[in-house]
Amino acid sequence: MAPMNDLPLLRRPVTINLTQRANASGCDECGARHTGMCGVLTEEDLGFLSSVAQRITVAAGDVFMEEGDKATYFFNLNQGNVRLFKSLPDGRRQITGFAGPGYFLALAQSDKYVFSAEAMDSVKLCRFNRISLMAVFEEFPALERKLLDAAMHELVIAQQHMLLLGRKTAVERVASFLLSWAERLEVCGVGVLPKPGSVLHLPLSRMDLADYLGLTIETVSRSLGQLKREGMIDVPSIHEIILLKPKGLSDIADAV
Amino acid sequence: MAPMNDLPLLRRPVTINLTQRANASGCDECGARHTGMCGVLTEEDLGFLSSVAQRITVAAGDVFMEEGDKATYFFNLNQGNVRLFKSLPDGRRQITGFAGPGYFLALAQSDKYVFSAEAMDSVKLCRFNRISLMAVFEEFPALERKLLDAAMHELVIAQQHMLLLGRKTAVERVASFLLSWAERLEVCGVGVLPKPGSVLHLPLSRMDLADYLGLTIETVSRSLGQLKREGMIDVPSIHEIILLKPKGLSDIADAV
DNA sequence: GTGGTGTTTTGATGTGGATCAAATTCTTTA
DNA sequence: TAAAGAATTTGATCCACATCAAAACACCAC
Repeated sequence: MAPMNDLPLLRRPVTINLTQRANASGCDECGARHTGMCGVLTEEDLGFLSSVAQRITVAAGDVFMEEGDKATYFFNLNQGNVRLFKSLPDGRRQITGFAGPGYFLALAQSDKYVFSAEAMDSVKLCRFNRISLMAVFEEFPALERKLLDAAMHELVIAQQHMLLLGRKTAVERVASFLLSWAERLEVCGVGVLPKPGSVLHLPLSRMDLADYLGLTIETVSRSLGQLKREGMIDVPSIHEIILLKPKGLSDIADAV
Repeated sequence: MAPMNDLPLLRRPVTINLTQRANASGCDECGARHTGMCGVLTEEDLGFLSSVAQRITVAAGDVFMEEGDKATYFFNLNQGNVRLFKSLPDGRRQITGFAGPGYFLALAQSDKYVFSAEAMDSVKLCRFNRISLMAVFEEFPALERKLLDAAMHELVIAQQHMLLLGRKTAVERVASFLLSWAERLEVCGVGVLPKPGSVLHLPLSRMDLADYLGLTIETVSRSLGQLKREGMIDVPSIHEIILLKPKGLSDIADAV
């Protein structure tokens, strides 16, 4: 390892007191202990992170982070699901993604939040003061590395979604979504087709779906209807979809 | 600073020989010496990076990085401009962004490129073997930090673009684009309106514009025409646009 | 169960932007 | 400087998806 003074001094001075080790109380029973940020920390190191965290519960429907507001806090999701979105003044909304346990929120380096976050169900999260958290990052490069990985993964997803929004038809969008949702639920591996007959649990409303896919609820409904008529899927209940022909869906999604 | 053995061992072993210091020959006259990755390195440290770089020139129109190909190389742009895009088998194309000097290419952690890159003019770049570069990153955390900043900034742009592609009308898209291009050219600060009368140099074809905005060339042309008729812009030549009413454009772009 | 409310589906119609086509303007080459 | 070719604009028509409207269904509370 090269001596430290060989390194350019981008890293800012550490401001937290390293002797104040809190134990990671509350982390043991946390659903996100072994995912995301926390997953890369040892039991001991987690104490630091835990010591600057406030554990918060947010009710379904609450917008706990609003685009344009001062970015005082960062968040790490422990339980529940969240929609991330941007809006136009006249109410048009684009959901840019969904986030679940282990997801770290507010990767933006601006001093304002650049998107909003709304709880889809009852959400438990750790809230961090931005400044304190920055200091923790200085101390644990593993966190920063993890953040980089996460950001790069987000970018890949975002690029896929730009292709979808800019160039795909309604049915192609819905087919693409179903397959990506299967991946998210780990019904299948990344880039691997789910088995025929796989059941998908969809806790989203048609409105969410529409705002994510850049469509209206009517078009989403009709597209699902078309895929059903074509024998690609079955829709036993509103929040459940069975993928009858994943290969067919994939061909539609990728316009093969 | 906490002792090193307090740190979790995410960082992989360093494989480059640190005594092999090449001087950063060729970097002095490089247009990107003080931007992007290179900007965060000292003259001395740059030698490392330089020693694992191959300097390449790519002709206009060359696709030097293709979606789906094995991600053998990473690239850092020194001169010229590049379009980044994803395509569907039937030829539909979505440009996900444009990149200029200082831009680091291939932030993806997959073993395959997830998008393509095509030179818009004569492009000079540094090509890095992926493995070697990873090793350099281990050694210089400043690079990783810079990469994180870049990735987060990209994400913000990507989210804005998703809103544009999913929810904005044709004229709103074009207006949004003109303002974002003004920022890119540093005609104005980030989030600041350009002065009325600011001249924009647009080295893009209408096709590029269309594929970036999720429209057809005809609609781009008509939208520019509409903005012209409304007195928002003037178009003295195909590749030049004068922003007559930046505030008006901004109101259109953000649907105010 | 029943009634009420909100969500989803289905149907009828409208429209923004796509497509097709031709005219115009830029660019290149000789 | 003219002619050929490419890119852009403009015009006419079409269609995928939006919008408007009503019916069907799901989810409550009581």
